[in-house]
Amino acid sequence: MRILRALRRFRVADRDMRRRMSEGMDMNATDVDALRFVIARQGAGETVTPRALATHLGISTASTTKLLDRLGRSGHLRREPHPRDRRSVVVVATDHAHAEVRARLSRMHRRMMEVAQAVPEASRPDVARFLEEMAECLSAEDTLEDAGPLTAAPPPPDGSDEPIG
Amino acid sequence: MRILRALRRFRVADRDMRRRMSEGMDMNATDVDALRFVIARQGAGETVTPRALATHLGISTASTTKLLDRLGRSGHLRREPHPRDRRSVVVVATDHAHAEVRARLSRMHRRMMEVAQAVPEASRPDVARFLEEMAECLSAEDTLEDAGPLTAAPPPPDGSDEPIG
DNA sequence: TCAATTTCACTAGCCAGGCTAGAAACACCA
DNA sequence: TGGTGTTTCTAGCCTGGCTAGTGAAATTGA
Repeated sequence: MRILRALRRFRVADRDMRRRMSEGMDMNATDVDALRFVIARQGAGETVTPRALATHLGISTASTTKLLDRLGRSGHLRREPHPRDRRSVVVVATDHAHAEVRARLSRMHRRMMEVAQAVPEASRPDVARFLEEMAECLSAEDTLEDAGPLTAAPPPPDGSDEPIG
Repeated sequence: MRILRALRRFRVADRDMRRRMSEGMDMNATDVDALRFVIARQGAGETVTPRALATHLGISTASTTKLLDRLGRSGHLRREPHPRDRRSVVVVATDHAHAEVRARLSRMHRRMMEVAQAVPEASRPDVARFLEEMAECLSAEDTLEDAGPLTAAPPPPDGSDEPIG
């Protein structure tokens, strides 16, 4: 099935892109993700707290503190006092961070827009629905937390279903 | 643009799925990826060496040795002598690993197949092409290794382009 | 044929980047 | 006002990467 093969390729490309980016900016993948998150939210006019960042990244707030220290030291992020909650903090991206991320991603985003717009009008709903339903597949609770007994489960089918990769 | 929003959702869902899976199998994400890789290749009738695994995962062979030790100890992978190269090794997944991964992913894969097949015949080439071109976008050398001067680049545009996230 | 080079997995030891536990400051509610 | 929950941060641990270097086997080329 060509569609599933293409999807797999996309996922690999996505992973590689993250790797290249974290390599090229020499910071780790989490920090890059954090930076992109802050910039995106900021662009949407929202503010970002350390807690929100921790939630998005799926790491603890303690780790987030360290992350903010790192990205502060490197001049990408800055802590500012939270306007309403004096316990909290607002995280903002520096101009330098904006510029750097922009330099690396703006062309890519432009191209992605073009690719999306190149999809024939008639197929667009199908493309969107396909992606939404795929996301649904991945979100579904198939990835059961407890896999049950599983002992002496049926032996591997030895072949056939390649799509596991 | 609905398509790009759907794409973003898919990427998030993918990330979350990996997290849940590594959480649920309590091993780290790399180990899960390794397991899936070995099983997929094995399913395709190929053999996997530590080096191939290292390349796929983007880690060093030294780290891969440790990884194989871990997954050996947990009973998921096994080293076997390489038939042709006596320096090397063939990595195989145990029945237990097959069963466990199967239990967690087979339903998901079945659903993904269904979703793919549910795409109207007429739109399929467009869906596939969209994904392929998106993969191309991510692969392209936009993610420049050296971002150039960048000093005092234009200030953040303050708004508009949300898709960075 | 056999010496030099390359490639393989592995060992030893380092360090970044996660984690948990706990503390201080503050918000919020009865 | 007092109690409770929430916020970030500090201190210290541990996993899972890394580099450097080893011995054995494959490969190359004179």
